[in-house]
Amino acid sequence: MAEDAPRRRSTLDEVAELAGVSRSVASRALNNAPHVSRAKREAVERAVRRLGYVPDTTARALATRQTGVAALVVSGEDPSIFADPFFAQVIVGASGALEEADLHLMLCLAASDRGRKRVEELLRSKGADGVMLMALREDDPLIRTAEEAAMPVVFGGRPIGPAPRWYVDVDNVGGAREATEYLVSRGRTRVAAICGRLDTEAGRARYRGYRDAVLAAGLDPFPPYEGDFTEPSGAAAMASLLADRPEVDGVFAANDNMGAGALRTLREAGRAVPGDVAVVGFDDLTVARIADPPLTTVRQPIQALGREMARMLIALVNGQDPTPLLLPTRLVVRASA
Amino acid sequence: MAEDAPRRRSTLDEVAELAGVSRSVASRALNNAPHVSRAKREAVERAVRRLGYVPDTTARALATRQTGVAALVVSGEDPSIFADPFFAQVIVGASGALEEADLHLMLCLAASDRGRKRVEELLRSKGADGVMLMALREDDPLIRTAEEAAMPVVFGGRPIGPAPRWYVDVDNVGGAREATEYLVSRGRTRVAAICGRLDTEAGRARYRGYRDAVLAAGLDPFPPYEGDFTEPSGAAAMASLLADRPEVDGVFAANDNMGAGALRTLREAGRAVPGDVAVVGFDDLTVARIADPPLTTVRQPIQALGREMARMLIALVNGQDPTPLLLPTRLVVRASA
DNA sequence: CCCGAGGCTGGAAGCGCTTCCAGTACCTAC
DNA sequence: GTAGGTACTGGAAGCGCTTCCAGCCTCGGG
Repeated sequence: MAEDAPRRRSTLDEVAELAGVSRSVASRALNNAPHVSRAKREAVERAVRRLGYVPDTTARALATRQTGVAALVVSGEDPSIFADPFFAQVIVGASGALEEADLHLMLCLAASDRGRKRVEELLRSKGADGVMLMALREDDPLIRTAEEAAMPVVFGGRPIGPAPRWYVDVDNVGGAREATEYLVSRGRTRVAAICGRLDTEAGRARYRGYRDAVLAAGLDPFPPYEGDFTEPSGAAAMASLLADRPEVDGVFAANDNMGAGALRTLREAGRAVPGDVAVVGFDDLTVARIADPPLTTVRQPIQALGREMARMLIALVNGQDPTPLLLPTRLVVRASA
Repeated sequence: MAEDAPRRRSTLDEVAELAGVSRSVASRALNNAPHVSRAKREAVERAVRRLGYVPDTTARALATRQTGVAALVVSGEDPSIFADPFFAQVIVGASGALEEADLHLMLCLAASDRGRKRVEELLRSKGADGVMLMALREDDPLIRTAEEAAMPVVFGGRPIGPAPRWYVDVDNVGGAREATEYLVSRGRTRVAAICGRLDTEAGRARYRGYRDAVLAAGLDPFPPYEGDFTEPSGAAAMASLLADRPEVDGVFAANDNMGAGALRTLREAGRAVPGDVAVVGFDDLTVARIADPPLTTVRQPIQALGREMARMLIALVNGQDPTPLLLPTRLVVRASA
């Protein structure tokens, strides 16, 4: 490699020698552990400064059996799932919490076969101290792998099936119910749902919440119009919805992207929003505010989701046994409903 | 920790013993290096399967002096910069390329002081094989740190000041010029720029491109109306622009977020787009398509940016000396101009 | 004045893997 | 029958750090 400075990195031995102490003492001083006299501690500090010494992460990891790394795995069948700004928010939250515990964040997009295989290896190779798992689909092979992992695993959003031992999730059912109730309370009587992928728990739970609310109001639920959480899929779902049931006057979209897509289709179809059709989204990401009209939506605390996942993982790494968390949602009313 | 299986992970020694070979042979077999007879190679493979052996990443890293990790550092003064979907696309691109080289991606948000300090440590602690640096501002302390790093560094987007040795950038000047020329070619004569932060090279370069084009057309450039690449900042910049120079009939926004913000302000001010004011953005992210009207914009190949950064880094790690790259942009015409 | 209790100290044994090198065994060519 | 390969093999020395532990010194109390 085109390196210029052939300057070798200094080692703890050199620090110890320069400070006139043994390596053990130098090590203890560095980690400010007890059993080091004030004088030697200072001598070591001086030597560290003079040499510009920085401990070798790898060597330390080998000796302590701790990598100082937490992995965030985003599953899905296609890397573009990660383009959803949702994940960026999760990362901001997680990153902050990990920073406090001095852990680094490793990001794994387990979208390709290759990617999934590498995650599997990671989970078994002690390459991280723990893992956060997100966006798992039904029968995702990672679920099994996680059970056999050599490290703690926290789920972000429950997968379909039996709830894992440690997870942080959002109250999807409650949020969807609230959104739908709101539509009903504004006099809408033909309320449909554009739901997310039904092979994800979030997709199902939000449809369930919608359905509960519609039934509770004594109305007839629409069948699910399924999208994949992207804007075009929302537009397409809205189009078939409009074709099947032109009388629709309210739409609950399972996320803002699809809500924005629905808005676009409605605009193109000449339907006024909220005049003819009221629309509610889910997430409260930037797109909800940018949409025209701005989208009434269910805000979920996405950064908090990331933060709590990280905190839960940290607790596990520290040998504690935290309890699963369900984060609340809140309806944010804007112009679209 | 609440672990159930006290099953210790098996080591290479155990594999070797079970296979009836020495540890050296087992190691060679594992890495399919030469000098292992067919018979022993198979014996080792069998033992690996029986034990469910997976090599310890850390130990391997210590022995080989390679971590198998590439870091992506996103600078900025506030973690929310990462919320820009731009970075998600970079990550998708980089992740794919790293996957091919079997490197893991470590993501560092160097936004807080703490975060920056950790990045500095990372760069000096041999915690990764190389680093990709993005979103540096003027006089960002990371620039210096990078120069002294113990590993290869690739810049994503040049920082302000002398160009680094290895970088991948997008032709910001050319893209901005093309956008502005397009506005002029549509008959706009009072064309302004809502520019990004002028303490970033991208912000400056795009303003430069705008200015060049306006001057070349024999028109008067507007002073920069500065935003910070977010939607609200674009809306605010548009508002002051409108207040200062109500005669404006064309706007080049330095990214789509700000373009969307401008659109919102114009709508609220009752100006028709593109009738009264034409708007062009930059990036071509989802928001450009969602905006109303859909935003004419300069598409930059963001995933390719990530991919090429990763490839360049891989080349460096492999001891090659790649050359910097400038990626082209392309105008995408939609309804807003 | 002696003894035990602390407080420090540094030698040494790892952590689990790679890799150099000195062999050993077995052939082929002379 | 011997020299000189070729093809493996495994012992041993690391990689740079943490940590156990036996030993030393010092000091106060009896």
